[in-house]
Amino acid sequence: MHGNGKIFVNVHGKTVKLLNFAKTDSRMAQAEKPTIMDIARITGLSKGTVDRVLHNRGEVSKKSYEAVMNAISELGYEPNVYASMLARGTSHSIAVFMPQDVPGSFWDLAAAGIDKPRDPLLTKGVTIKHFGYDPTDEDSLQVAAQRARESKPSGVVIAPMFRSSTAVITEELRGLGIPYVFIDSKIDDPGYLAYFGMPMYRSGYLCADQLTGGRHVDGVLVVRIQRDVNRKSDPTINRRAGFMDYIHEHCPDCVIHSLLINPADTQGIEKAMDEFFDAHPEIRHIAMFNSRVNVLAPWLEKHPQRGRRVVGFDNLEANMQALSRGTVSVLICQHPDEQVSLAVQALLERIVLGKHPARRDNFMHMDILTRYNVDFY
Amino acid sequence: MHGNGKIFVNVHGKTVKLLNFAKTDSRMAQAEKPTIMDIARITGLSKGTVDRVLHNRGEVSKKSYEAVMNAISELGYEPNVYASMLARGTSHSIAVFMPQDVPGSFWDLAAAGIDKPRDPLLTKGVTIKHFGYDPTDEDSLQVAAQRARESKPSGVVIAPMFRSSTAVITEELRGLGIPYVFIDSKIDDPGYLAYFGMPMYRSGYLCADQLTGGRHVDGVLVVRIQRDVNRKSDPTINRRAGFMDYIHEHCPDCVIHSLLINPADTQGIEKAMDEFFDAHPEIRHIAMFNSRVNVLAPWLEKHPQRGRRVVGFDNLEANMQALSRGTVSVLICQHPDEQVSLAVQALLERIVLGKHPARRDNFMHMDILTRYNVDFY
DNA sequence: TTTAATTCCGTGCACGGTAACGGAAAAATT
DNA sequence: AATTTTTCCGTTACCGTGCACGGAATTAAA
Repeated sequence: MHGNGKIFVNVHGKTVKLLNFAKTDSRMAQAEKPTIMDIARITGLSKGTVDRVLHNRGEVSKKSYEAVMNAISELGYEPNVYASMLARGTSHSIAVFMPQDVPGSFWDLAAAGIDKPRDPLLTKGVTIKHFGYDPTDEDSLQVAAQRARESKPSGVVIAPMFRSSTAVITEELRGLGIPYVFIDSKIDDPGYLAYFGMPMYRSGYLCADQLTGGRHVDGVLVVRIQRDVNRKSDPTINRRAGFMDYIHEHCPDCVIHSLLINPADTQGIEKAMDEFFDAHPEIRHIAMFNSRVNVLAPWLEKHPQRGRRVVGFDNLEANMQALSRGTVSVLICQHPDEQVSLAVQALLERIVLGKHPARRDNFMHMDILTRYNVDFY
Repeated sequence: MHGNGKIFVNVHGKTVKLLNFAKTDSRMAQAEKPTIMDIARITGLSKGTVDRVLHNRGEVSKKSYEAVMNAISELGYEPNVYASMLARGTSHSIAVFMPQDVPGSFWDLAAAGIDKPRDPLLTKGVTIKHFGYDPTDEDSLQVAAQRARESKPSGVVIAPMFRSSTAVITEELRGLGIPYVFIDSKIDDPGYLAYFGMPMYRSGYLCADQLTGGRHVDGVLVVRIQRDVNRKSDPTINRRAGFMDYIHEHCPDCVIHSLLINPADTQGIEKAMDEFFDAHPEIRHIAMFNSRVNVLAPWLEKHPQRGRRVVGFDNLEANMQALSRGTVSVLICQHPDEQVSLAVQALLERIVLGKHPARRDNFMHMDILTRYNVDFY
């Protein structure tokens, strides 16, 4: 058996000669899909009328409307997206409201999703604009919204940090019929198109399981590095709840220590950790619920200890490096960039194809990263 | 602050009124992208000639060719895909050669990727045909190839089980200029467009780490359930190597037991396991390298044991159920369906958009699944 | 030089839908 | 009955490419 176009094969004991592949003929079969003209012919109307029906633009009598609808479902007509895109001129813009942060941060990671759409064809001719706001400043969201208004978006992606301000925006969007998608978290809202996020409670549960390895543990340390400790809306609060519940269920007598650190104060980290471990040298299990586990890395590497386990969240570059070095044992990742690209995808499918997402609430998979599978992430 | 179109915001201490969102105007800006006609005008040629240049169809003088090329790069022209698709009639077919197996099996899982393309617009009007073959019968691949030839594919996806037969096919495809992509594994080949697969050695390494939890272990059991034990091309051989290396490196004195079972013989499983654990009751760590860990589930559930750890591969439905029940501790997954859809995507981008994949060899991420994150998979 | 063969290029229709425009028909008003 | 308004619909000019066809210009053969 060899190449060169002569191929013989043994089929049921007989030697059979096979044909060759033919040069691709892309002008084939054609499948004869019904077009808008077919509908027009059948109903005795013109394609203009059919088009009006298809787009609910009115100016159509009830009789013809129904005739067209019937013909459509009878023939199984579906519009040719390419022709539609071509004729329409293909210019949509999508506004993304997300907190904006320093390079390498969680939200910076999410922003990366803007530039890698899932669907190159859908995204052609669509401009996606990122309107960043300060997650600690409610007014900054409104300022961002203001700038966004000028771009007249056909769809909006929102990572809602502020309940009431977000509600104001979504109400306005609803009024205009502009679809919007929540990512990361969502607020009570009657009209969002879809939501993409992580199951926070479950992620805490998973975190605890990864930290303890399913075995009994005497004590764990939870490090909380966050600016505003008293913020009403700590995004990781459910995660913490899940973590606690797991521990209570699986190791009822495990002591959970908590360490609060202000990120602004770099000295404070060293000091707090020193103090804590002077008092509790036996603790070997450390968890963090936000994406900043990397800031612990320097201290951890200065104070190595056998059998220590550190679990954190999110695939920030700095986190993954700490993981590779073995400083962090496990990272639980939620693909913030994918959340964004899925959100954009959902919007475009809605806007361009008129398709509703299969599920409204979509929970992302939680990836478990260790030093042994981080390379291919 | 409330809805109703009146929005005031505090900016730097001043209260500012914000405008409202405007009704989306999709007929905006238009970006004025250069068209084929612009190129024609500039070069003083006609669009026919420009088109010939764009598609390398010859019948163009060197002078005009270069003129067109220059104009293209000067204007930054890129073709309007929608117009192109519309005019061309959008009919491509892609042939997928994959082993075909019973429902719920690994290859059945992979086949699912055929129906969920990443890119709905790209895939419109493309027919993807699955040509299954028997992974134990080399001739069956050729028979499948024969059937595939008749469909005149524009691109081919191959999961190569047989080195030489695959080489025959790819040589023919190369001669015809039909691009092909390998999935799962690849053979030495000078012309494949891309490869999507799992890093097998590393997956074994990861498996060992998940099994031992990074701790010392006295002994592990490797169960091998496979039909043809002496097959030259055991696809999991590198995985086993990675596993072994990890154990040797991390637990030099760990005893690795191996149990060989014929899958056809259901009785054999019970018996073999009974016999083994009669002789080695202390063993609590079990690993399997192919996707059939679920066949161990009945025995494991009949003989529960505290602290037992079982690690297997691939997200078959049966495996995930065993995971949910806690029978299996960890599954390492490689997304066979994604391999397929990525392969198809790469082909289409090549065929339709003329775009080459960013990387030729693409290793999929290895997902770690436990009972706590399997729900959102 | 005439004729035949190449080489190269322009023209024009098709692809399926969009939406502006204007007009016929029906209904409402005077 | 004449006029205005409204409702409804057909016509038509695109959108940007693909490609077949035929013809002009150039070269080779006679």
